[in-house]
Order: sequence, then C-alpha cells, then structure tokens
Amino acid sequence: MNAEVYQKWLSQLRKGFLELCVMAVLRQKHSSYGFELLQIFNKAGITINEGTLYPLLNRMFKNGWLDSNWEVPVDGGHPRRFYRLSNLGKKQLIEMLDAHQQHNLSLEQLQECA
Amino acid sequence: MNAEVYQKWLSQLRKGFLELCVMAVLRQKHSSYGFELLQIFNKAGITINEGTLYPLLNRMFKNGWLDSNWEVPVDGGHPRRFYRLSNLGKKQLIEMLDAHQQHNLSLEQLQECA
DNA sequence: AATAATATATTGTATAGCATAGTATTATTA
DNA sequence: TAATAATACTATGCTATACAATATATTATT
Repeated sequence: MNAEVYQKWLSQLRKGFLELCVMAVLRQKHSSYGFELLQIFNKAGITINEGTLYPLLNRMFKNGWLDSNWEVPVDGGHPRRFYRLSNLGKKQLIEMLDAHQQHNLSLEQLQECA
Repeated sequence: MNAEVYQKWLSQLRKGFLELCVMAVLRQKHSSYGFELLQIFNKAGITINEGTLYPLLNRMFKNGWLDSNWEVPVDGGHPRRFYRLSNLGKKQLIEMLDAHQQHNLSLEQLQECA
C-alpha cells in the first residue's frame, strides 16, 4: 500500500525528465527511433512504457524540438520513424539541462543549512 | 509561444521533485510550516505557488510521510500548521533521494556514449 | 502454420502543478 | 480609527503527462 504510493511518486518524478533523456541521446547519436530509444533507456536503468514514449516523441515533434522522417531498413524489416534534434531542440536542450542542474543545486542547498 | 511550451515543461519537471524539497528541509530544520517553506524555497531559487504547496503538504500528510500539528505563536500571530518528518517519511526520503540520484546517473550515462 | 520479435499508435485513467479566489488574523500607516 | 498590507491556510477547476492496455503490421524463428 505504501509501496504503491511510492511507485506513483516515481512516475511523477519522471515527468519532464524523459524529454531530457530523449534529447540527450539524440545529441549523441544524431538520430534514433522509438524502439531503439526504449532499449537504450533500459540499459541506462530507465524503464518506460511504449505508451509513454511514442506519445512523448510525437509531442516533442509537435513542439518543434525534433525533426522526423520514416525509413525502411535496406535489409528488410519494419519501417522506422527516425527522430533528430531540430535547431530549436538543440537550443532548448541547453536551457533544459540548465534548469535540471538548477534543481539539483537547489536541493543541495536545502539539504545543507535550510 | 515557444517560451510557453518551455514553461509548461518546467512545471512538469517540478512534479515529484517538490516532495524531495519539502522533506529535505524538514530533515534539517526538524519542523516547519507552509508559509515558511515558501520563503525557504524562494531563497533557494524554487518559486512555487501557494496553491501548489498547501495541497502538497496535505497529500504528504495523508501518505503518512509527515506528522502535523497546529501551533499558535506565543507572541501573537496567525495559527500555523507545523509539519515534521514521520518515521515512515524518514525511510521514504532515503529511497527518494536514491531514486533522484539514479535519475542523474542515468542522464549522465545517456549523455556520454549512448 | 504458429509464435516471437520488431515497431508504432491509440484510448482511458489518475495525478500533480497552477491560477484564482476565498477566509481569517495581525501589523502598519495614514 | 479606518484602510491597507502581510501573514497563513484552504478550496475549486484546468491542463498535461505517465501508465496500462489494446490494436495493428511486418519480419524472423520454430
């Protein structure tokens, strides 16, 4: 019962954070797609649902933070929707990482003296 | 228009994080109340609304993370509802700080190689 | 032929931050 | 003394996001 409350809190903590994760990967890899991102996140210890990621990517695309195009693998396989950071996304990411670090600094400050 | 989207993202990023802030302060100060917490947060660069904090404190109390009692200042003044970390809250805080740090580590990892 | 893996999309639910407004007490100031 | 500001908490309605569950389609494997 208490574990349930904690799990709900955890999913709240992920809000906003996942955008940062997507953009951080895209800055490194230049380009990726949903299914691959899910695997990359899993390896990094971030387990998110498909139903979370795909709408998230769609929202970020609509925000103009990502560019997107469909690609069919040359060696056959299911078509993939690839995403890249747009110019706006690149600028935005810097601000977002900044805000994230500001959060960390604030928390540290609160833990010190208060 | 784009700044608006960013502001909305910022308020999402605060979800779950504010619990951490409240509990971090209460671990240091032992006890505090809403209005004081607002001021402490402000000094630490965390500007949140009353309509965010008071319901938050209420939820945390209902979760059993906080204990609470009313106090009337001896030198006069408006009655204040004080909050303290409960024993459950103390345990929970450790887990929550852990989860928060795990997020940071994951993000760092994603930024490195991907 | 059946199943698993790959890949994306959609729908409904619950929750939290926010804006706003309301209530009440004390302190200040004109 | 009347009006205003500061202190302090509560309640309501809105919006956006993470999640669970489901659906769909293609390729690979058994």
